[in-house]
Amino acid sequence: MVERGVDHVSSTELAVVVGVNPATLRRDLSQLGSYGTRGSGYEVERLLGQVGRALAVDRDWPVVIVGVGNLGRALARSEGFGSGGFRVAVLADVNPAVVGTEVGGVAVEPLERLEAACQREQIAIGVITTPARASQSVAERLIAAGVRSILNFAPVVLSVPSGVVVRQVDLSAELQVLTFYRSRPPGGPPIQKARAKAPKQTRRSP
Amino acid sequence: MVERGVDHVSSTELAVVVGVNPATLRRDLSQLGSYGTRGSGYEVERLLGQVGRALAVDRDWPVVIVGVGNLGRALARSEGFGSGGFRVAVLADVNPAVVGTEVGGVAVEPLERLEAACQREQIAIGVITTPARASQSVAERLIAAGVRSILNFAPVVLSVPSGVVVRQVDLSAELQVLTFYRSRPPGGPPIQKARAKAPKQTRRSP
DNA sequence: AGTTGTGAACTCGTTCACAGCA
DNA sequence: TGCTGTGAACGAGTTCACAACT
Repeated sequence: MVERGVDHVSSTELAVVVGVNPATLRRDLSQLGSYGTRGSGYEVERLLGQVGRALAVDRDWPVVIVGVGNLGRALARSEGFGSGGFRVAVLADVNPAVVGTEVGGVAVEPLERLEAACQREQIAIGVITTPARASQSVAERLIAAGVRSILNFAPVVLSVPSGVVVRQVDLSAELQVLTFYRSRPPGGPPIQKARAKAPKQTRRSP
Repeated sequence: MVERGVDHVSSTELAVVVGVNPATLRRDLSQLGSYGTRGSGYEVERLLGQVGRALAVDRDWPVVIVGVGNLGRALARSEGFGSGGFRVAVLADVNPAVVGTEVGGVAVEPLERLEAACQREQIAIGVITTPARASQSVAERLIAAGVRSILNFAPVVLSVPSGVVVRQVDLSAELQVLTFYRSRPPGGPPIQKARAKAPKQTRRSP
């Protein structure tokens, strides 16, 4: 909207875009401290700044990507970095063939130097794009190096100490959500119960 | 658990693994039609089958991946396919350099043949891994070709007709969730209100 | 007139707690 | 005895509806 030169927007317009109820949207934004103007709505640029601050996007967040395969490479070059202070500061991989090569202007470190590199660059966020079998051990090493936030693309539930936040991005889980919706149209019948049940007794006080 | 030879599991054990309350887990599973045994818990293998059926993972789900860059390639070869009847049936790209090459045993089609290929393979799910600017048009073409479920990796909110389910996977959104948690420790203070407020007037009828 | 911010009502998912069954 | 399935209590988040303000 900033790009399009829009300077005010109402809760209703925003709500349509994100697909929620206007009241919900207003209540959520009011948590940021009431930045709308009655009668004309929210000033787009100011709102953007406020939301950015709430998400702490105005800081610099150096990120390490462990695992420079296709996925790691895709993320390192992705449009997602750049927006919001995220910055690929360290890349690491076991494979000697990729160690030393550059991806998006960052040289790939050998896995042995993972901890050192993370500490040097004050890494706050670790992204794991290794094969599944390596992910738990990588997570442990990241945590040992002081990383407290992990984004894991390997299809493995990481076990981590409390205080460490993990987000899981799992292709097959996403696909399953799609097939789940597809196979159960909204308003369709509930899943078949296994046992025959006696017709529901109404048990309401008269 | 099946692999480890575990044959029964209680709601409490499962709840610990997934990090929810045992009662919640039982209620959720009971939607599948009561497959636990009182006294001994759920039979692992049977439960797996039931959950699989509920998620419609026992069917074959041919998938198209549009955009065979690093990300598309990573997904095509990913461990996520194979588990649950997902199968990469079509790959498509605009880039003549990749058209005709094989990724994971599937030849890349030119984008012009997208619709034809989707119809030929009875595609149910489309995965969009193109650059952001291409994603809306790809989505429209997929929908025209009969695809009703879309998994979009481009950082763009797709607008689609009702009846089409879209899931968005967005790196920068995931990172922002991490920084949000990081900058607001649980139990920490709420976000600062902007304006000084008069002490709250109680306005309650006496 | 138009739109926010928010008490109050409401909704729906979560959790308790226990009867019922293996 | 152990654990499920579920009615009932609970509570967090959603929505209504309107006073307050521009």
